[in-house]
Amino acid sequence: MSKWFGLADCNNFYASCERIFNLSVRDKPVVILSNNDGCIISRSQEAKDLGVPMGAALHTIKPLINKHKIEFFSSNYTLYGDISARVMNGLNDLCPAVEVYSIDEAFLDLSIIPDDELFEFAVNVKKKIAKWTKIPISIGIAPTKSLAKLANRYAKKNFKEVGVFVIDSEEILLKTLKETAIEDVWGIGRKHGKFLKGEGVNTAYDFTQLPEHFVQKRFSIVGLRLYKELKGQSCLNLTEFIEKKKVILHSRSFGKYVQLIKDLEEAVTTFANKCAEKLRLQDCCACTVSVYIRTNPFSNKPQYYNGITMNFDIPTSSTLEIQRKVLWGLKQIFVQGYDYKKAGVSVMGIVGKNEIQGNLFVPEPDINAQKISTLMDKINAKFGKETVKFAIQGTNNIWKGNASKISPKYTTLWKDLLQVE
DNA sequence: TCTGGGGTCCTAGGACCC
DNA sequence: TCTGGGGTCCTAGGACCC
Repeated sequence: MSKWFGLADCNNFYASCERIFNLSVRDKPVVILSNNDGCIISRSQEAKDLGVPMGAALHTIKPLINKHKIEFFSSNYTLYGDISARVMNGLNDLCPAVEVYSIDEAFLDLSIIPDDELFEFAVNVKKKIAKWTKIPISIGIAPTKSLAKLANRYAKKNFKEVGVFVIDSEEILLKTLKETAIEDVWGIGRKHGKFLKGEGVNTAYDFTQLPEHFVQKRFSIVGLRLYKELKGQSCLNLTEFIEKKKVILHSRSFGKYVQLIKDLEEAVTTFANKCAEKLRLQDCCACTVSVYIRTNPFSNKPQYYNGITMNFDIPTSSTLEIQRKVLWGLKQIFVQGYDYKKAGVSVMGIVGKNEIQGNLFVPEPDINAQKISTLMDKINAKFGKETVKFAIQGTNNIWKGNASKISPKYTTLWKDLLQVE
């Protein structure tokens, strides 16, 4: 039996999500904006065709937006997360094994599908997902994960209508490798791409012709794995179970410049709260917590960046304990006189709740603090985010950004349900 | 005026041990 | 000028991903 990997990828995912319920933008160019409505993070095909670049700051392409009447939305992750779960559920129903790789992508193990039925199988999956969720997907199939990625890209580029491409012969493999630019290969980023082009390596095929020892020396084991995968030797397996996060972080750019420590305290305690919630959600505790603050690197004003990492005596997931550390840390790194633009909190050294070893030399963890956290989780799960929060998180939150054009949470909030008249 | 957020993995180098 | 060797653990930084 031959090994077959599929890669299912939602086309222009965020833009496609906005189109499910908002019929008025179905045939219009659409872009989605990042936090603070700062830059472009997703584009519909029409917007791509009009030349809207990925990652561009909104203000730099305002003329293009106005000229072509491009619709833009603030990002609505509640909606995208829910639609993503529906797509993944669909794939799970249809495919033998699924690895959810990102919010809009999943690897599939299709080894049990007979070789000559792969194409038809994928076409059917694509049709069903479109019918069930209204999200268009593309599927690439090949003997390795890296090649499935390549096949997916090739399908989107050359077989847009069908949206499926299978690399199932040496001939097709060589043709696809030769037609794929080196910078479009999964795992080759900006730096590596630039270097390789300087070496005369312009396509995926050129890369596979390099001497193995050179690849290993220059790109380490990661590059070597990619090299082998592109030659058809599978090195990356499908991982079906969801692994626990090793780092959890929460950070935001501010909507306005912030100068006072009081406002930074509101922000970082809110971020600490989010990290603690995520920890509890995966039944884990953290050994260390970091907090950082920074000015705006794009401005000409005086710059400041600093962060601090702190250890807990006993790993914790208590919001109160994490907040205390973060507030203490903030006091150490805060310097008055700067315009702060961003702050973040991260927790690391994450261990399962049941793997924690006590420490003879420190007092037992504060049971009440843990109870408070658990209770807050319950209330917030039932009545919505931040129904209860800590006083230090504040209420005016001048640091919070704008999301001036956010769409309704059609699928997760009763009051936002689509009304049909 | 306005420039995202959340992750992973690998390597090099320092601290420390015997 | 010479100033061990081998090992582990930790952290910072760089590269990549969506």
